[in-house]
Parts: sequence; C-alpha cells; structure tokens
Amino acid sequence: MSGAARTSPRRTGRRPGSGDTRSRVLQAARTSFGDRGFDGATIRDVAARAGVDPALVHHYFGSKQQLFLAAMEFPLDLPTMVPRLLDGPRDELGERFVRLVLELWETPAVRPLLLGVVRSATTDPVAAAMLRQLLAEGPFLALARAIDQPDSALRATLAGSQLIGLALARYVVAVEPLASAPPEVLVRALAPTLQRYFTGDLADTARAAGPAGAGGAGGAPT
Amino acid sequence: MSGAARTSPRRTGRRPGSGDTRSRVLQAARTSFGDRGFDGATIRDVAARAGVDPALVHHYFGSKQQLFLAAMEFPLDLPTMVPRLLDGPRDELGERFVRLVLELWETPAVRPLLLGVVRSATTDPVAAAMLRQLLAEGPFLALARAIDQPDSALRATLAGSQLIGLALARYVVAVEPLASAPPEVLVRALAPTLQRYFTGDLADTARAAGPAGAGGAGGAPT
DNA sequence: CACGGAAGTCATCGGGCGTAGAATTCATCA
DNA sequence: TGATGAATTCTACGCCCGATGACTTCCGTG
Repeated sequence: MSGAARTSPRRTGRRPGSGDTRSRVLQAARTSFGDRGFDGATIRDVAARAGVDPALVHHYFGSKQQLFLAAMEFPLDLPTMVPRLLDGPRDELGERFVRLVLELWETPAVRPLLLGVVRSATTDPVAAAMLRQLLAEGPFLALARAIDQPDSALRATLAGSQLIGLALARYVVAVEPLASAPPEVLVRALAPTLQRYFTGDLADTARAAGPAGAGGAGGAPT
Repeated sequence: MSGAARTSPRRTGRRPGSGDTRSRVLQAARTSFGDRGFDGATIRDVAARAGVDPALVHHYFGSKQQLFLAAMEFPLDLPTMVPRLLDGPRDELGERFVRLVLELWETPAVRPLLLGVVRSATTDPVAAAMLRQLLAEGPFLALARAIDQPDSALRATLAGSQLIGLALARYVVAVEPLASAPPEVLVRALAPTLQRYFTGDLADTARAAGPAGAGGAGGAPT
C-alpha cells in the first residue's frame, strides 16, 4: 500500500520517439490554424492532434507566433511560376492564372495553409501582413509588371481582390452554388475578369469603349 | 470613524441613467466587433468603451452571441434597394451596383457593421451563416433573378465573390494601392466585371466569343 | 407616499489560455 | 562504461474570459 514502486504510474520523460515528431506537430499546426485561424487555434489543440504534450510544441517553436510562421511558410516557387504563366498566348493569361490558383486551392497539402492565412488575416496583424504581401508584392505584382501596361500595382491588387474573394466565398464561407461548382466552370467564368484586370482598359465601363486613358486610374502609378 | 454613513464610498447601485445607455452599448459593440471580430472582441471591452459595467451588457443582451446579433442587424432596405438598382439602362447595372456597395462601405455608420460580419465570418459559424445568406440570398440573388438569364444563383455568388474580395482587400487587410484608390476609379474598374457576371455570357473566355451556352454552368441551375 | 420593477454595480466562479521550468528518459559517443 | 545533451512529460503560474447572482439605487405608477 505504501511502496507502489514497481507499478508506479510515473510515465514521465522521453518516450522512444518516432523521429518525425516535429513534422507531425507542424502538420497538426497547419490543420488547426486552417480550421480555426490564429486566434482560435490553441497550442493545446495542436499538441493533441499531434499526440504530443503541449510543452513539446513550445520546446520546438518557442511561441505561438513562431509556430504560426513556421507552419504557414509555404513552398511557392515564384521564380519558376511567373515565367510559366507568361509562357503562352497573352490573351489566355487570365485563364492560366485562374487555373493555377484553383489548382493550388484544390491541392490537399496546400489548402490548409491558404485557409490558415485567410482565416487569420482578418484579425491577426501578422497574418494580415502576410496576405497583404502576397497580394501586393507576390505573383500578382510580378505578373502585372511583366505586362506593358500602366497602373500595374493597381491591376495586381484588383486581380488579387477577385481571387481572394473567390477563395473566401468558395472555401471559407462555402457559399453555394459557388462552393460546389466544378473548377472548369469557374475558370471560364473568372478568366475574362482576370484578363481584363491585367491587360484591359481599366477606365472602360464596358458599354462605351471610349478613347483609352481618359481619366486614367488613380493610386500609385508604379 | 465607525458610522461613515454620510460619506460612505459605497457607490453601488443605479446611477441617474442618461437613458441612451443601451444604444451606447450597442454602438460600442459595433466598433468592438468591427475592430476585432467576434472571437477577438470581449464583453469587458465593449463595456469599457461604453463606460459601463460588464454585467450590464449581460443584463441587456443575455449573452455574447445575442449581443452580436443585435449589433450586426443592419438596416438594409432590400425591397426598395433592388428596384432602384434595376431602374435605368440595363447595361449600366454593374456600375450602379458597384457604386452602391462602395457607398455603403464608405458610410461611417455602416462600415463597422460590415467589418464586424466579415472579420467574424472567417472563424465564427453564426457570422459565416450571415455572410453566406447575404451573398447567396440577399440583394445579389434578387438582382440576378430579376434578369432573364440562366444560372442566376451562380451569377449572384460570382458577383458576391468579387465584391467581398474587394471589401477584404480594401477595408480589412488594406492592400495598397487598392485601399487608397478613389471610389470612382474602382467603379470604373469593377463595373464591367459585375456587368458581365449579371448579364454576360459566363462560358465566354473573352478571346473566343464562341456559341453561347456550350457547356453551360454547373451548380444549381437556378 | 408606498412599492415594484428596471437600471446599474460588485464580487466571484469555473475554465481555458500561453508560457515557463524542473524532472525524467532515451540515444550517442568518447 | 559513463557522461552529455536532446526529446518528452508533468506541474503550475498568472492572466483574461463569459457568465451568474446578490445587492443597491432610481423611477414611474397607484
């Protein structure tokens, strides 16, 4: 009754770790941040999903913020992405771009990442900065710059607004029938919009294709 | 020393209320939810902004959820809004719609409300349902239905995706130069997009205006 | 003037959070 | 073999949250 030395339930200390613990934690963090956003996710939940003690998460990543940064750092290879988008008929550029973005969102390994950034960006300043940079300095701007048109910065953010809106409506809020529409339908529906934002006349109100450039477009002329 | 009846610092109980306390709490809730979203906002913060005890907020609204519902219930008069949008040249409909939405966002009394819904919708299910309903059953659908075109539900959500994306990029994340662009520039830039989503050919990929309807559009056919 | 209900405050409970540090076990290498 | 450091767990601190209930003060009504 007093000793209980042999069957002591003291199960502390290191267990024969499987070795991939750190990446399991990272993966758990991605899905947790993706499901709940930065504020909603908790270190305890991440640890539970990874089958690990919460303190271990801290041991590896230091703080919740650093865990978020480590988990959301996605492998977008821009230097090879942009040339591939520019390769092909210029008037199919919008179509190629929409298709690429949709493919990214439909990729199971990538979606939680994007979800995490979008879900967090509405309340967390760090995540907001990440999204801001993605839309204003990422592939959107690179693409807009590669095209010989004025107002490339404005064009990039216009394209970004349409695609982030699509993502929000389709993947975050799940508005029907947008959420269930086949990707190819969306490509056909969105391609002309993107095409126009990148290469079209922004002052054209569609009904009267008047002389281009009249009034121009405000914002930073880049 | 013992009595202290007259100058007793016991300042509890009701104060000669100014009468508009309840609406002050509501207003504080709007700005708090608008700034931080549902999860980020706290009843204590709302009470502090209203200069009131936190328990009073409960006394009035019961729970945080009910407070949110009461604060976000905005006065959008759809029955008079939709006819006004339909009144005028049909090929300027996109332009009128963009202008109306921008005016709403630029109205100081309305912006915190919209901000609150958008900021909360990415993580809170109730807010997500509100946004879903706004995009799929609100003015967007009413407008799309009023136009004699197939796939009105899909058209409505496409228009919604562009405008919610604009809101997210311009007002929530503040992507430049989109955030500082004059409204009129955005009207000109976005009007053709909305016009096409409502009245155009969704299967048209812009470069080849082939026979309409080929392939149609998926999702619910209404 | 009595009184009941509304307005308002206070104190507190129970719970979840991020973070920290000590303790323990395992693997490796001199 | 002995020691050293990394991997892992336990325990706990301090904080803030939403919610509750008792209490006090004011006001309108009869």
